[in-house]
Amino acid sequence: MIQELKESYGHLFEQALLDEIGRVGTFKEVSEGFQLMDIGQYIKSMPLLVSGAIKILRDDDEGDELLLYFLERGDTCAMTLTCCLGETKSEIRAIAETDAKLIMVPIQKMEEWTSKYKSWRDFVFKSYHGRMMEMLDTIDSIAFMKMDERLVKYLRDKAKVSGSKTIHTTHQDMAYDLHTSRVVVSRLLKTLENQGKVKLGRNMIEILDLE
Amino acid sequence: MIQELKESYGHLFEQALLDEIGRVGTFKEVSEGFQLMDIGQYIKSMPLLVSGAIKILRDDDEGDELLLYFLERGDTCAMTLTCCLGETKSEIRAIAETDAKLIMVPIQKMEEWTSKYKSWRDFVFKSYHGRMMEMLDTIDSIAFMKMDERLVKYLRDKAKVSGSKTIHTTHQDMAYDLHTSRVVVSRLLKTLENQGKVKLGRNMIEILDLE
DNA sequence: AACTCTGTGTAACTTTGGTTACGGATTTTC
DNA sequence: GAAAATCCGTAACCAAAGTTACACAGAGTT
Repeated sequence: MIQELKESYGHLFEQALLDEIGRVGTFKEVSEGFQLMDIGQYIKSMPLLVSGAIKILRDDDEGDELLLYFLERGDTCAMTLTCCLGETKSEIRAIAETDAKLIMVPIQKMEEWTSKYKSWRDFVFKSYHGRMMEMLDTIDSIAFMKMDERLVKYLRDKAKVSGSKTIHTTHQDMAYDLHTSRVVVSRLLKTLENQGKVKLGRNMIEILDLE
Repeated sequence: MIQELKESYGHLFEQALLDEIGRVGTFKEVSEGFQLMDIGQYIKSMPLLVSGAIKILRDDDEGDELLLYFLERGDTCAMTLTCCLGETKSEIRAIAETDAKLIMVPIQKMEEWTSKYKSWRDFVFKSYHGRMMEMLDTIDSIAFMKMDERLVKYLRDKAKVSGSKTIHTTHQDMAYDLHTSRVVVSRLLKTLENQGKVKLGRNMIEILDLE
């Protein structure tokens, strides 16, 4: 664990903090599709993402759902951060997008480290800022972009976090993430294929050229 | 200024911090419609809202715009907070929704106070959390709600921050905030009037019953 | 091979909301 | 008080995307 910690967070945290994380943190390995957090669930520990990607979703009470953003290596869940003050429940759902490795830190340490380590404070603020920007980006997408553009952005993001030009998923699952219907996704994908931008297969989309 | 500061923030901050704010902060009074912050502008000081309301808008490059949320007494701009690390430009636009009083604090103090005062840290974290929740709320609105519901929510929010059942604005301005067209707003408002939920006038909407 | 299940392609239709256009009402300006 | 500007109501039309329905293909099961 120390090894992984250093690789992902060594440049961010001072040695004393790295040591503390090593002492109190627990290592966790999850496979693709694992649900790390559900809406309404209480948060007892804070994840530091070491490898892989996590997708963060928003659901409403009628089963509607929407992808907010992906977390990648070096990221943490900003929602968790607020839970040191006030025993808040989670407002989001988190699913492992790929196999992932995390270090879980008990939230009791949060308050302590925030006053003790400047590097931790900076990290927390930077996380907030980053997530804030992701949220703005999401708002831009759903408010200003049409579905075809959103789909292209989605494909690009998904390719980026998986590190592959070939995406393995179904049209239905994409429809859930984009909060639209399967038919619409199939329709728009077919258009992209006719434009030579992607190649479609069963459970598979190969990105050829999304400029 | 000390008086106003105590009223709005006295229960949050310890005396020493209140004193410091009193020393380095400057008092600012703006009238309705005043633009406090534009996109791309650099941020030199941090506002603590003492009275009135501020509306926070997102614009894209094509002149599209969307209301994100309102700030009220005791709130601060979470976007500003991140600017102590990295000289970031503003990603949002802020307009005084009503006449408002603010205390402006130079951002250099941010870092200092964050390590010095626990109450300040808590305030900053709580602000982040609050704004995060507002953003989620905005996302819920534009992703899951239809325009008629969004309009009703908008009217309610606007009535709340102004503290009046009568809203003074034009259909066009509402259309900007909701990122739709004037015709659509007029159409939906007329429906609400026919349902006996509002009463319409020139530059005026009186809320009768939005349940 | 026959059957089932899941994923995809496509057509037809509906709904929501965006656009254009124009007329009337009220307010502001000169 | 005439002219100009602003605001609102409404109709007609259009485009995007959501819905329903069904056919077919491939993968897995028996």
